[in-house]
Amino acid sequence: MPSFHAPRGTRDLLPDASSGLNRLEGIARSLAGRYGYREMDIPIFEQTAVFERGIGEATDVVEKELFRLASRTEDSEAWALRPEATAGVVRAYVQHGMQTWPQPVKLTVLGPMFRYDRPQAGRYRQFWQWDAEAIGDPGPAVDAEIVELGYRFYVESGVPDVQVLLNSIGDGACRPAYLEQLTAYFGRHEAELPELERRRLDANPLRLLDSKDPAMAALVAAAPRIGDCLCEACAAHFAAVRTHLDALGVPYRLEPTLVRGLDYYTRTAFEYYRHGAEGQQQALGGGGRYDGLVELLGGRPTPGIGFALGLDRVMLALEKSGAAAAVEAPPLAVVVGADPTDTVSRLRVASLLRAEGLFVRAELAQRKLGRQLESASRDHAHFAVIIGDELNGGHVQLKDLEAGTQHLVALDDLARDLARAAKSHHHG
RNA sequence: GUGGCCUUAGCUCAACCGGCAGAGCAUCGGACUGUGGAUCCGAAGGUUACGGGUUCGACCCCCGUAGGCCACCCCA
Repeated sequence: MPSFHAPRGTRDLLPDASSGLNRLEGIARSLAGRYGYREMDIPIFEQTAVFERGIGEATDVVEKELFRLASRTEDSEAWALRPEATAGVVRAYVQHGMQTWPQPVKLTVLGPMFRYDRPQAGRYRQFWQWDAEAIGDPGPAVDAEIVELGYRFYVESGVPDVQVLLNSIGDGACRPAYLEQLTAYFGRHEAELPELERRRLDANPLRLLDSKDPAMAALVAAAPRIGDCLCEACAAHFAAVRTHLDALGVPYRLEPTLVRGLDYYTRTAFEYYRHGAEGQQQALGGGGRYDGLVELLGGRPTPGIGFALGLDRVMLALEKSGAAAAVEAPPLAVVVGADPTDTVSRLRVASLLRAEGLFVRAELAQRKLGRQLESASRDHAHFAVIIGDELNGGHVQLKDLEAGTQHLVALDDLARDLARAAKSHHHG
């Protein structure tokens, strides 16, 4: 017999973890509702070209992390599992003519994403994201609104010490000139660059800015900054984003070296960062403006901005900060029986109560009454419904497991009495 | 994708120098046949991740594979 296991980089969310994820999704849905983002669902896979075009052929996400699906026939189109939601949402925006809806169109998606990366704590091949997109508004007020939305998510989920990192990476008008300047600068210092950085110089010079190599610190500090090179429009946009964030009271830190890994970003770039927790995956979420993406995917020129928040990393951060896990509510009552073999009566009575909307567990093990009550106690059930000979007269014993008291109740009154007791339990 | 550390029961971990694979928790049962969270007693649970090699003998040493973790790359 082979021993089977979940595929590398995936994991089973057992009930406790699953309910933790559920709770986070509930907070996300609640926030999305309050901020006017409507939930939608998109396929878990797309034509590979959607990602290649949208995210960028040269990005790591597409180049080495894309989960490509084997083609079923020679001429079928190539598909890949989604590594993020933005490209798919924008594809849907274009496909369904959402430019005719009142702008901006504010959308949100919750679900699993896939990247073929080498796994580590907080980095999985299947992971969950909350994604929000506002398409059709050039900002900057909507930029601030969406940054605040993400920030509120961490506040409401209870993740401590989350920092907002903020930067502007310019647009088509000013970034090319800056890149030239940056490349020239590092080119002049090529002899001082570590091997890895020298190779990145051609591919993506922006990446050198957030290098973790200590040998780069001095060079990076003296490098030209995008903030000093923004064109007038981008500088004004960035200033206005900050004014709005200040007014909202969202704490943020300007991070001139913050660049993002996907090609489609313009102007506003931001990241939510777990401060203090050493090592591991400190980036909890990130996002930015993508004013060219809709056009790239075949739509009319349309601005947009969005974020993706990693729910697995939030769960990890909550564990580490010692946040109490949500405790599953115990059953209101457990139905037990004096006759170990009579599971029919227990199931029937439980069914009756469940039909009235009550959370009731039927003890179906064929063991003696003492054992059944023990099991009910360990469940932290409030009541035990004890079935015995009284059932012939249409009665059962209703036992309060906390008080230790019990009395005879007519089967017809049982649901009503239990429901009433449940209410008083909840209020006090 | 690169480098390093790790893997013993469901969980947390023992096992001397290479010499009979063990405990706590959890599970199930008994003490207790119509009355419960305690206690005591007992049972079950293992191809020591998997596959090779060295050896009289391997949880222990060597090689490979898988999985986890850490640092990179990168990102959520």
